[in-house]
Amino acid sequence: MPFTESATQPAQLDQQALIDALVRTSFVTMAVLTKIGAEHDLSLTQLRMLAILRDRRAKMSALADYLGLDKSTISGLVDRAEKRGLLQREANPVDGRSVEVVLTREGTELAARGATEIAGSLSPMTNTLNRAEMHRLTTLLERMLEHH
Amino acid sequence: MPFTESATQPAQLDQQALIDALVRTSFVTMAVLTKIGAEHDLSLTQLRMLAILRDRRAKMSALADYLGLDKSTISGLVDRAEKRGLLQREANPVDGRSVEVVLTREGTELAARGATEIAGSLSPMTNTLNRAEMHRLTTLLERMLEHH
DNA sequence: TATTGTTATACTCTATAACTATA
DNA sequence: TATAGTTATAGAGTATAACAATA
Repeated sequence: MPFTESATQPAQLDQQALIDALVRTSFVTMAVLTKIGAEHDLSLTQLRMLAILRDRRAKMSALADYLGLDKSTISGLVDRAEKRGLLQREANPVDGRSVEVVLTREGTELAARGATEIAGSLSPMTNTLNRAEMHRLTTLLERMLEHH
Repeated sequence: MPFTESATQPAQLDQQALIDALVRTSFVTMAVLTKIGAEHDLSLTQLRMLAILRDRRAKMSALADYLGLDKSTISGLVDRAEKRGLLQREANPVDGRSVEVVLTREGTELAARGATEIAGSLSPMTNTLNRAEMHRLTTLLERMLEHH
């Protein structure tokens, strides 16, 4: 499924091949994340939200920014996760309009388990490379991410 | 947002770093695809479906396999895309149960435009690498994809 | 007035279960 | 009986618009 295929200039062939590899890799990776999420009744978005909240409490508006979603969407996501006991809304004593979201113990545990399982599911792929190759690949990806 | 972070054995640090880079790269890539899809009122799934059908006609069941979705989901996706004039259902003369899906001219054009735009949107990222680096990165990604 | 969230609404995506038609 | 699709249904994810409360 060559998602992309259009540029056929001499110098652009390498770039085109890279983009195809990038897109295919991304679909494989997202499929792994989606599957692990599903095993815990979490959508990809819920999984991302837990990952964000693992490091820090966040305001509703900050979650909307991080996830690139409308604030009304966040209300629904947080509603459902809160109903499951994965997180809690907390009032901000300084600003009465603001609502902060914090993981519960259960949410923290689930996020940790998810992270472990993701690493486990991707490792068969990453382990096809030796350490030097892993290093090179990581460096190249990070270089690209910086310039994004 | 370190999606993954759990293994801290000496040899696993490189792998962990790679997995993080892989996941972050995937989210960036999927965000680009989602955005370009949205600009054409296409969900990521619809965009993938068009990409698949760009190369070949496909049975409903084949689409379900490619996309990893239930056949009932495919019925809905095809319904909506057909209503928009992007594709058509066609009867299979050999097997009366089977339904084949083919892009219309409009669907083909949209798929081509999408591919071009995806390449254009990802190129600022990929262009931060020189040709040799692109080559190396592509090779490493493809190596991993083979073993998936 | 501007900002932060919630709610009402509508549509897409998704799966499960029950169904129809064909093999 | 088994297979290929469709339909009915239900729930999650999403955005827009209107709203309430606070600043």
